[in-house]
Amino acid sequence: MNRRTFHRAGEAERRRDLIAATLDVIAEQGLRAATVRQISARAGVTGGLIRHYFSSKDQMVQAAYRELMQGMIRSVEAAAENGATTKERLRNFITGNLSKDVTDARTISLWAAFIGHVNLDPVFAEIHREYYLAFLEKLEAMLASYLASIGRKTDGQALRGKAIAINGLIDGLWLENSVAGDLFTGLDPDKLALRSVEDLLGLDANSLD
Amino acid sequence: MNRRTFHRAGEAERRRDLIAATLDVIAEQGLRAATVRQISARAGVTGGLIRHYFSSKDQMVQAAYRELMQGMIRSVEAAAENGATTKERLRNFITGNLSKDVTDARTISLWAAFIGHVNLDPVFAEIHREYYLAFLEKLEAMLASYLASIGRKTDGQALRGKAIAINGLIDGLWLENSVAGDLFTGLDPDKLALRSVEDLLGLDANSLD
DNA sequence: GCAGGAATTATTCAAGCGTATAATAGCGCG
DNA sequence: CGCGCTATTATACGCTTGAATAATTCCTGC
Repeated sequence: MNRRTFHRAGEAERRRDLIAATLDVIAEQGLRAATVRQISARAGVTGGLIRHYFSSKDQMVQAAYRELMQGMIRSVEAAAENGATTKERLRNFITGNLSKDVTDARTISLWAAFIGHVNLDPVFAEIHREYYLAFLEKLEAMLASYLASIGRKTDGQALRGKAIAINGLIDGLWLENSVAGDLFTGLDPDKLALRSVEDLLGLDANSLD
Repeated sequence: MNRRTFHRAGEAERRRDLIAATLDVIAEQGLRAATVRQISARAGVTGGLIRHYFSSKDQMVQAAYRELMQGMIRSVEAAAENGATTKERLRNFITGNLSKDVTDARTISLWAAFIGHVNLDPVFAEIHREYYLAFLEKLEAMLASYLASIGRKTDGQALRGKAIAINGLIDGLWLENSVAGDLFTGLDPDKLALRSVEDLLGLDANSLD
């Protein structure tokens, strides 16, 4: 009847592990399954430890949501910064939203699991709002840069409208592609997104390629 | 210590009531709260009755999802049929997706609550797929009719691409509008959607008005 | 107006939940 | 090397969960 042997980890490392385990469980089995016991088992520790690092299980799940959103936005920003011209950066931002890092099954599954809580829990609402706004502003800024670079003037309100529409388009494509992706047979989501954005901005076809 | 008096309802009516109660609870408090006890309390019956009409609680929740999707598609179809010309019908289909019946807080809340289960449960996946496909085909048909009526030819693959993009746009706008709607200040979602669809189809501005 | 069957209620059960508390073991520091 | 701090484990508690079962009440058909 010996106790389990264990390893004393640094605070930061342990918190990271617990959050990672939380996201793993949620991605694979949904929020329902994100119980103290499942998560601690996945992290290789016992349940009590969670309360040592978080004041409640719910607080840990909120931290996990923040982590997810941060990862998504960082991934897209990285894609956008990886471009020499304003056009390249805009294109990378758009396709970055639709390709691997952000669109992998795990991320989608997590996003879908959490979105149902946004209406219910004010903390989730706040987190969602914060990152949605960040996406929107990032996109708006990139649009403004690109349009300026090709000599097009757009007033603020119209620009925001374009940003919202494009953001909606990206979100919708991303979501439907992942939840019922086999319906896209023969269509490349990246290309579809680029052609659509060109349409929405009134650009010539293929001008973003 | 008398028993509660009760009313013997017809099977169809009782099932409808139970499903309605299920949707009420889920809309207000999420899937977590959709317990046998909460739902039966809301329906004004005792918990055991649920098992008399459904083989399990989960099966009842699936029936509720089907009911929700059916209601959404019917509401949009009704809006679309309420138009004299192909243009009016297309416009109604688009704005119908964004206005009251479909976009009210309850529907959004329900949609968001369920979407997280689509990846997890094959039955939910099947239901989602079925109705998504129905939306898409309806939209594609309306686009084809309208474009034909103004003398535009579009090959099948391109048409499907347009339908997917527009459907994505509508989904995205609809979702973001509802979850973070106050960001749309000064912008009319209906107008934004119509102008965006015109762009995506390469139509003149305001030609759908 | 009553008999019988089905709809509904009431009660119980085992399992799983989040949390609180106490015991213990790893590890840095003297 | 050993002391002390605290990260970690272990266990227990009260509640809620979905489901099963038994008891009852309503309603239909005669």
